[in-house]
Amino acid sequence: MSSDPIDTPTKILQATLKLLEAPDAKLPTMSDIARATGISRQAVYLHFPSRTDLLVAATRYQDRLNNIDTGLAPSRGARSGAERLDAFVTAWGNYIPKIYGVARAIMAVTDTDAEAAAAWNTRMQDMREGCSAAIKALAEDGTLPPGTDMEQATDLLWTLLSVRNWENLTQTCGWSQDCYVATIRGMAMATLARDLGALTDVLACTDPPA
Amino acid sequence: MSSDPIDTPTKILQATLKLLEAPDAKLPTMSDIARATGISRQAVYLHFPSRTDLLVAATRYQDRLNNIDTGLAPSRGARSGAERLDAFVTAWGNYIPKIYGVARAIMAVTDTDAEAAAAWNTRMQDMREGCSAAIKALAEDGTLPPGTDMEQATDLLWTLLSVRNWENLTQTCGWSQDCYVATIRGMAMATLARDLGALTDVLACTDPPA
DNA sequence: TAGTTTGCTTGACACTGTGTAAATTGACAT
DNA sequence: ATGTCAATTTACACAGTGTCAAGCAAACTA
Repeated sequence: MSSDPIDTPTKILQATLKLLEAPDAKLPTMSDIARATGISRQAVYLHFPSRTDLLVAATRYQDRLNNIDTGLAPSRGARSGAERLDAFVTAWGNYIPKIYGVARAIMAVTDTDAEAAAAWNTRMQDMREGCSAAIKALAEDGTLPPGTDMEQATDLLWTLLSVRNWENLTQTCGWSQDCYVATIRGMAMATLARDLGALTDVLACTDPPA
Repeated sequence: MSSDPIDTPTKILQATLKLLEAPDAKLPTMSDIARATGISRQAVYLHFPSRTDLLVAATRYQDRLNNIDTGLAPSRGARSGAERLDAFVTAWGNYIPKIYGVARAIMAVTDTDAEAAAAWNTRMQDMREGCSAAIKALAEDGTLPPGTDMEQATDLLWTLLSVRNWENLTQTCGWSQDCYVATIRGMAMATLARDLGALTDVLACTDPPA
């Protein structure tokens, strides 16, 4: 019951997130957002100079709401490299669904809007830091196969963990979140740590089909 | 030196492909395409009722030009399941660069255009057939781990081979085509056939950086 | 040779969506 | 009451898609 009145920019961001996170979300127009906020379309431009700026601001706002760092704490506290990789994959994999609505919108305009592409890349670069740290931890353990290029290993983990792959498996193929996490984790462990044991029970999920 | 004059629809398709395959390709407008073809914008509409239809037709035209099936022949002729998987991954992985320009355009409009999304999905479904066949071959060999859900295994291979993953690794991360194919093949073999040997030399590519 | 069809052009227009500019309101301080 | 300033609204400019109508020229057809 916060009695302090919410300022207009925040109201706009909240409305935007609500629209983006709707289950059947189409890409909202500025008019949609204005209507949802309860103000005129042009008033939106008073606070956000362009649609892209608004979408980018929405992602930042959402990150603040979700406090991504708390989920990553177990990853940073992990003892072994394998443990760290495992924790990171799980944390990120479970974070994706929270940002998917907004991510989808940003990715959609990425093809036509360089500024949006830059914003999204920055965001993914942050995630890449986590990949890099996990790879480094594996290397320090000696778990990483000799001769492995750490840059390439990071690239691969980063690609495996892409939102697109999550989208493909859970949204298009209908996998459960647990099944997704288990499989990606298994693949990462098998490929990066040469640990076939991590693949036990992978690809044998028995989720009730949605 | 084909002396027979090319009909206008074909000329339009050729111009469209040329625009889409340009290295710095933006998404072309109908005006762009008309100008590149050397006809009026409205004339384009005489042959293709909408932009989406044109893009879809362009993909089909391109498939005809590239004759995708010839590349897949070794896959169908493979003896063992592993051999088949290997051949399929290689064939598809090397086909992607040929279609990437058009694929990018279609994927870009997919978020806003349901018809384009449907067309793209159909195309990817065709590719999925190949994945399914490879998985089946593995299963018949007994190479697939017991208890593996073949549907899920197909989903995974299909996701691994997505254009988005190719894009990420080769375009964003700058991997060479060979490096990409080797790595994806290794991951597929390791995950689906529990064959760690396939990962030898993977993640240790020494391409000269472009 | 005249008539018809076919393919293209030109030009206008409706519609959607983004973004800009000018006019208006309303609260608040003086 | 009046000036000021921010928030807001009305109106407009622009790009792009798609539609429609009229005209034109070359190629068939009678």
